[in-house]
Amino acid sequence: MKSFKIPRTTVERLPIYYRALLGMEKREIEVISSQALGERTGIPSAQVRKDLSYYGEFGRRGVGYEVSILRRHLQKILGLERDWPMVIVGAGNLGRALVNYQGFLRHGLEVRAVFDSDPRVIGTYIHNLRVEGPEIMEQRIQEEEAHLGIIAVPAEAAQEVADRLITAGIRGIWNFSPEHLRVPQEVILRNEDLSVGLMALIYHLNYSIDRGD
Amino acid sequence: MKSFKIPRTTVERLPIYYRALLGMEKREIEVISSQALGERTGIPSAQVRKDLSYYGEFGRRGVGYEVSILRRHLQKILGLERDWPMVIVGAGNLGRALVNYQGFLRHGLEVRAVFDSDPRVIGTYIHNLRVEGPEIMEQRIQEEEAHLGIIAVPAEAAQEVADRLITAGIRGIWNFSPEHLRVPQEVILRNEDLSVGLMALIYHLNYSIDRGD
DNA sequence: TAGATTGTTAATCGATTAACAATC
DNA sequence: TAGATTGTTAATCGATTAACAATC
Repeated sequence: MKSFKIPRTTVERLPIYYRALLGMEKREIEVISSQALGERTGIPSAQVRKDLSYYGEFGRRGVGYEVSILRRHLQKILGLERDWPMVIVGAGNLGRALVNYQGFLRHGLEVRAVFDSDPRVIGTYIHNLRVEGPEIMEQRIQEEEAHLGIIAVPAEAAQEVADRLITAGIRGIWNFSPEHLRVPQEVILRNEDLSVGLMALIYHLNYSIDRGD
Repeated sequence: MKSFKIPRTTVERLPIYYRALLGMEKREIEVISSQALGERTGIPSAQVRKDLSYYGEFGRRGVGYEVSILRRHLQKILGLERDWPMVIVGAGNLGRALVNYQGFLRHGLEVRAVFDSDPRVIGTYIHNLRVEGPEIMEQRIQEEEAHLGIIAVPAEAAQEVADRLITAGIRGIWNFSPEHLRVPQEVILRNEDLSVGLMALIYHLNYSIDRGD
């Protein structure tokens, strides 16, 4: 099961299937075809089958996939059976929004600590979490056994924050700053600079409007 | 200039170059090679040259690219010379964060209206913007001549919001909900469900830790 | 002229899609 | 058995990378 090379595009689609299946489970749909799952997610059915086939044979020919079984397989494949304690650095607008982000709790993910360097922000509460000062970051990361760090600080501070997170034991970084971070190869880095997404959208919008359609 | 087919991956990288160039301009770097721009962005130099070549010849052989000239070209290519008035639907944590998102203003982008259906939220202020009720969405979109709508509502409400935005004249949708939206083909849709990103990160983190590296 | 770096071609690599035998 | 749908192969399509002639 899964030791040969899996396309990174496939990995990006697994969460989409997983979410769709959670929704179907809630609505008590028991069996679903690759075609129907594809329609619900906007992914062609051949792609759905191929993606799943990298991890095993989860369906029954002539029938389809049993929703709850497939959902549990994906939960395991995605690593969502473990807890993933997280810390957030930066309690600005975005950092605060992420602390309370419903998408986390729904998947059993929890923010355990939030740090900020601004003395006016330290000591305030977000939800029921106290914003802490940067000097205790290392200690708190170890206490919480956090492996995952979210960077929501300005570009200028991002590399230094990344370095400190990694030294403190963080293994995966979700980087919302626009800075290109240098990290050791064993650290998993994901960039989520929102303005990149917006600019790409505007690019398409601009040409669409120019074309007059 | 640009009528044949440009890879979508290229379009995703243009904002990254643009941001990097803005930073260099600020630091008064005048000329940059594809190699140096690549190092600053984590993109191979051959890729940088190829991406730019789809839009014209912006460099000088043996010399490199003049930072301010290339930056202006990218600004135009990305459509950032126009104003793009935006509206946000959903004044929850994420919606509020996006209203104040520094990444917008820095690129001349402005949120002109925010809507929410919760009567306890309507009338409150985010920054200096009053949260308005959904019944005046259509009118306000037309007043502001907004072409771009941001959806930051729960999954259940997302499709209905999208339909109303489109009817009111919105041409591009930035969808932060996990819902797969059905939109007419002339509408530009970009999905930015953050939990997808997080789950993909956890997938890699999980296997990285299993491998013990 | 010598050294540097672009713009572009061609080769390589990777992902998607179509099609169908297997099988429920 | 007839109809449906998977899992997988092979063909197609698209993106990246290497290499180098053009040229500053």
